[in-house]
Amino acid sequence: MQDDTETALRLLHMSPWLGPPDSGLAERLVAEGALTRLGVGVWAQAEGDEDTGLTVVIEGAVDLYCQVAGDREVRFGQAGAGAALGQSVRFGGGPRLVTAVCAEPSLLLRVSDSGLSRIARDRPEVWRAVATLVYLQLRNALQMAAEAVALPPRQRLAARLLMLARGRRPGSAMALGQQALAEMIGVSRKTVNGLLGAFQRQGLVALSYGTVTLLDPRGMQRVAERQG
Amino acid sequence: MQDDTETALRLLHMSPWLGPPDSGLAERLVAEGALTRLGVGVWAQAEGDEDTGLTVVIEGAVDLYCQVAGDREVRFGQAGAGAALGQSVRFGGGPRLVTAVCAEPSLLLRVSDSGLSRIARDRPEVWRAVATLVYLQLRNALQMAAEAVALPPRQRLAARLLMLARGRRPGSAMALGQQALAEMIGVSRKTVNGLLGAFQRQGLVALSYGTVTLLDPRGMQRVAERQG
DNA sequence: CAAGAATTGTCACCTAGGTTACAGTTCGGG
DNA sequence: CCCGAACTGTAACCTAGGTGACAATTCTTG
Repeated sequence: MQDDTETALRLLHMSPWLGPPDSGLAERLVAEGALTRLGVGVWAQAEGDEDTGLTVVIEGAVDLYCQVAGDREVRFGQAGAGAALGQSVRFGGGPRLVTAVCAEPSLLLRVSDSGLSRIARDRPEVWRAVATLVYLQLRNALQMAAEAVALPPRQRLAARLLMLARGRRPGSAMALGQQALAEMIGVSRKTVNGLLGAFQRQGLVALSYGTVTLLDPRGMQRVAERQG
Repeated sequence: MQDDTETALRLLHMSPWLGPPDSGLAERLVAEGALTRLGVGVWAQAEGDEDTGLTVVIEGAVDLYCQVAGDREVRFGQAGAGAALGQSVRFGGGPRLVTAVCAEPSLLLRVSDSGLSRIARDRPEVWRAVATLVYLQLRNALQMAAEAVALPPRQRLAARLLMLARGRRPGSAMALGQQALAEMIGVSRKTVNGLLGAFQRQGLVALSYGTVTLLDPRGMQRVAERQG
């Protein structure tokens, strides 16, 4: 537990959205927030109402789902350690923006909206940090949207693997089945299967049961950019 | 000019991200910002560095472009009146997140980062407003990404037309060519042509040279949701 | 008002990828 | 240790949609 706290602080201190490490905001977030360890398949947010707030992935990874076209729910991404879900900023109801489900055993830090408000009482710049954080997420989301409409499957898969691998230790395995990847980039599993096989033969990735490991980011980058 | 100021204030007062109209934040934004009228095809952001900040579309609409896969630039959306581009939150370089080009003659309000900081000196909650704004954009971006990967062309087009029409006066024409729509949803113009023709025959939209008008939002919603 | 640019409607051809299905493999829990 | 669930590899078939091209129309700008 003490260990978890230190892990969380270490990670927050490296987070670009939180400003300089000596600002003390990281400590306040950990103080006001709750650290939780969750197993694979567990909802990262409870269902309650006051559950809006900030959730930071300290260790592990969570699958991200999003509502679309009425009632379908599609898996559109995965957030690894260091990522944060801006469940923040209370709104007039409306369904949850994203649903997060642990894809690996994970350590999460949750700070409720009221916790943020408490921090803001003497550290109003916490909202600036949140704005920055959400802005980073926005960048990612836009990237995904643009790639989805502009890139053909091969480049789309390459670009997505790169995005998923960012923020992870290089060479670490990602818990990603082919079905999951297929849903995320909007192609069939068959196609993903073929493309991953090709990537593997080129030495770009290593595959094993339910996981992908990015071996050669530079090469993958070339694949993502080549119009051929 | 005086008129423009009032238009801007009226619009800001209706903006959900800015909090209650009597907070005075709208007035501060207009005071610190600059109102500009721009013609079709004009870059909405100048190239300078201090140009990061907030840009609010008061009247008209801007096309949104996003960098992808190295150097390609894809048009991925259009922002109408009331939308705001969170060019805010200064970062360590990196290319501009989105490029905005006027699709119609537009009136824009620009507030620089330093302007925001000045406001924040006595109204720190302005950052909370910005966080909320960026969060709204995030919701849209996620929506787009999810639709792009999960919906087949017909529903994708329907969903996108709905999104584009939100925040506009019902029944007003949108400056959107078929080529533009095709790029935004990631299909060929031929396909868009066919689908729009079908929508028109169903009375869902009206078409004319370079514009689309959404006539029946409810019906379009049904199209977007029907899995058939 | 006339030349030119942008937009639309529509061909014919064709292939990348969807669909469905099934067998082999790996994993986790009882 | 074994069974069922989840994952992977692959095949046959097929069609939605991409490509490229062209004429007709509508704006626009000099």
